[in-house]
Amino acid sequence: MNSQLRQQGGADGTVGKALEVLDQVADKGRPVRFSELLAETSHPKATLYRLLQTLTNQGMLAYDEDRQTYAPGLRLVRLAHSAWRQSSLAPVARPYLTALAQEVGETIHLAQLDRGQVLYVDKMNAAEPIEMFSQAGKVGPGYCTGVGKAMMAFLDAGDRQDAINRQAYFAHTPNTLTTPDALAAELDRIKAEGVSYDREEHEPGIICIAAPILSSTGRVIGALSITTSTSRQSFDGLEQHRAALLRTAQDIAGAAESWQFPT
Amino acid sequence: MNSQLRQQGGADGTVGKALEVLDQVADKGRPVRFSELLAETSHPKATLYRLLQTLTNQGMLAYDEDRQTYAPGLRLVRLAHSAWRQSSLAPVARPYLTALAQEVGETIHLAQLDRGQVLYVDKMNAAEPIEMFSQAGKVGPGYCTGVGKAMMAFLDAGDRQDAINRQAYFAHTPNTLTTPDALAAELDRIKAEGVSYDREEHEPGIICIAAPILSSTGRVIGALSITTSTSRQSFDGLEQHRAALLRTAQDIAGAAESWQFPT
DNA sequence: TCAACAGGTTCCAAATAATGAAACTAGTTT
DNA sequence: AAACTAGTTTCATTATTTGGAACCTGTTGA
Repeated sequence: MNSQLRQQGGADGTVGKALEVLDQVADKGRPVRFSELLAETSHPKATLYRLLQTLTNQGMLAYDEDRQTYAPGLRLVRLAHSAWRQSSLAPVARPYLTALAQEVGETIHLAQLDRGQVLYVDKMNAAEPIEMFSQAGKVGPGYCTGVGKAMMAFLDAGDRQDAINRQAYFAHTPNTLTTPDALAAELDRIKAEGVSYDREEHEPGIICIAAPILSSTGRVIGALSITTSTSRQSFDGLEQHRAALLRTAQDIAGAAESWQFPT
Repeated sequence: MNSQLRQQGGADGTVGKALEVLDQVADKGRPVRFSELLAETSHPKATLYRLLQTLTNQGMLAYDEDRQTYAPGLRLVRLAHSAWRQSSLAPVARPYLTALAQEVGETIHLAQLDRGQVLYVDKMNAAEPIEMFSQAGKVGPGYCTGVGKAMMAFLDAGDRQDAINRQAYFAHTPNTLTTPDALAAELDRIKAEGVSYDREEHEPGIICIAAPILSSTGRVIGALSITTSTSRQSFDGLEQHRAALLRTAQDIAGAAESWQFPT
């Protein structure tokens, strides 16, 4: 998981390095020891040590004294709350998602693009109650999800290429697109058609139809998908929801654009 | 560095300053312009400018070109997801909260203490479906909420005093405790009794009973509350749930302690 | 009992990055 | 067209970060 090309442009200064370490801890997905981080980083011992100290005493990391491990800290949760509320997409889209979920009776995902990856910012299920952070904040691959492809398709040339380059192209299923060229061709098709599909490209048995949410200037704000499983619905069944999906995407775009924070 | 005493130990280095700016943006609760931030900060123009640039291009802030405003960025949402999942409390407590909510038919809050403030990490409502980030990640005052007082009461002397000093003591209602001394006395009572109450100290009409979640060594992990309104329930009604509340708090403590990440 | 070791912490001179006053640009108002 | 506002860039100065090495501290093994 390391050694390959740096995700985002080289760390800017000390802050960049600190955040890189923060990501490293977060990506582990479980509490980590100092030595474990040291083994994976290019920083010398003392440097890593001090970065961890700084982050810890800033509350960005939490140090468990008993187990001697680092984990992402509570301050992040507080900050994310603020980020979510202020985002001009998720809170605004809420009521539309609820309505769409009830109308089509399937699971709805709302996502945004973050460095070529899909970040789910909300989820609505007609039946079960939703799960909190356990769903929102989750990241997924861009190249093999409906929402990912929908968003990439409508990026402008430079950003699109950038996003294409960032993908991992792991063959999750036999249907996964595994080359930049195949993906680029698919994106062209999607842009022409206006919606994208996940044809069991990420998980066997899971299919979806997705549409981008575009600002009035054509900028990609996010994407919306209706997900189901092959056992519940056929592809044609999903196709039936196309109009509702596109309408909702437009409604959300409109609402997000005209929305202003109370002064 | 500037007039008033630094919130948390002086900003450590550049990273501290950057995170301070990040907090500043987040605390605004709405997108902010450069000049607005400049007016409130002690940093010179150029410095603030570069901090914002760094944070933005790290994805910690999002810059809206059209409106020329900064808001907390998506990377935070991703990181917080990780923080929430890894926290040894919230994900573990989930099933217990659900059970308790159904048993008592009232709203349950799960909180942790973050620098003397209450950070809600989960919420369960027997009736309505829960809200996502709009609830989890929210912060509240420590001195006038049931969960806040429950947690502070069981801190060790040093941390307790520290927490007492951090409170704002704003009189939200006639019942709010507005002096450190009054709070300290209340905390002693709570520690002796094992549960705390919010007697409309934060919001008129809202009452709750809360209990701390303590590790086997007595360290405060978090707190749990059953909240209701005076129109729905009397105080005696809440008192009836005391046993269930304490049992659940203990169950969660046990589960959190014995829980280990899969190796 | 002692030596070797591993994980973690501290030191300090050298290298590097942050600083901030001032100059500059672009857009608005008088 | 001059004055003003908001944002951006420059560059010599200054302060912070760096990282090799020494130093703890608890553990292992002989």
